[in-house]
Amino acid sequence: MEQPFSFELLHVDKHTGARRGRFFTPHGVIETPAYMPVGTQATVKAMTPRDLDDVKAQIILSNTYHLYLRPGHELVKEAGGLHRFMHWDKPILTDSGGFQVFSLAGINDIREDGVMFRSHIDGSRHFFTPEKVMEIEEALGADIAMCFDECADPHKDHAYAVKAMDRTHRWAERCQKAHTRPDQALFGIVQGSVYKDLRIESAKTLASMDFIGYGIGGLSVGEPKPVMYDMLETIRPYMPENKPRYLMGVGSPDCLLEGVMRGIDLFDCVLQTRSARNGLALTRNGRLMLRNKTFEHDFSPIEDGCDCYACRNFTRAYIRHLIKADEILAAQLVSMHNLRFSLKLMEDARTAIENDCYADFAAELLDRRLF
RNA sequence: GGAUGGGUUCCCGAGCGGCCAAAGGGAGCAGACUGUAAAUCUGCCGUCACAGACUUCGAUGGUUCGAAUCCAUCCCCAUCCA
Repeated sequence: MEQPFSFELLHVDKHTGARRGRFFTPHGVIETPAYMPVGTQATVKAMTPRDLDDVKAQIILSNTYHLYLRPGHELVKEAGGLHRFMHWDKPILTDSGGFQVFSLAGINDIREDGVMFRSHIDGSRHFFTPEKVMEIEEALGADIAMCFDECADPHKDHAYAVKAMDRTHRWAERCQKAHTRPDQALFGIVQGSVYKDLRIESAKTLASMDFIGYGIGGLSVGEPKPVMYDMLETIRPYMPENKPRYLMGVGSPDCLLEGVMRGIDLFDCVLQTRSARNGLALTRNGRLMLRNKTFEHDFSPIEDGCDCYACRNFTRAYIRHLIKADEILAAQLVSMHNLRFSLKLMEDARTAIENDCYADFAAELLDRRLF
């Protein structure tokens, strides 16, 4: 029987590290580099699956931590898995909850065996181990499952970063051992905080474990952007060529471009949808605070030339009105636009890579200070 | 005509002699947002030559060192009675 997962590296840009690839999953092909909209609670906020199709999303991300707490992974399993539950038949990736351990730190106790944490919903106590997380992710049934990792605070010292990284590696082994579904790819996660030696060690260690793909975690969590780019450069030579590389939690338009340049194949980011709900639109001429008075009489679309539903049919003045009137449609329309904007950016990046002109493509856009 | 309760900065609404340019909310204006505890959060919000000054609490006049706060008259509003 044919392998359910495979990654084809189609082309590498002649002048940068940008890679053009194709990742095959049981629910379809993902053309890379790709941006994944985030649907934490089994829904990309304000977007129906039909809308997601419309903006040409190839894959979405969902979250183990949230779905375990509510409605419970058993219920999702009973519904026939996450795809059926949320009516999305294209690929899904589930994050492991490792990031939540980090972002909810202070109320958590991290031990060798796993993490004790309290629910943000009702304060109840729960314990996540790599084995437990694998059980949950298999119940959810996404195409790609992430290992349970520890996303260390970049402000912590080298000694702590070592501890967190080593623990992440041991957890990765346990995840690998506990993971059984052949129709689900398990990705390891490179950690190592902001320390080059650790990033290299982590990349090497995980590469030797032969995962189907690799997440790069613990970045864009407070450290300056140049540091993040530096980390990406640092690990690039140590990452397996023929496996997808996923930069977790990134990014903003500029980070997407910079990441692709450094060989990243997959991204996810909440910025597009969260900002949309707060009235911030992304365009190739920079960010637009649609709530602002300047748009009161602006009857042009959010972005000229954009093929999204919002831009094809509505004006900035109208959307500003919806935002000010606190209407739900504002969140829907701007989310559609921001997602389409990011997805289109990746589409164009793929074409640029194929034509070996990614450097110019990215430079021209970065000059405009997109974000 | 009589009784009672009211008129506060764009709106609602606290304040009832100094600590009041005046609580709080709304509206308005601006900013933040990167593996989503976010349709959230933050700042500004009388004017100006702005560590100070000036104008403001229905109107006018008065009491007082000092009034949005007390008194008088007047003008409005609400409810009730005739």
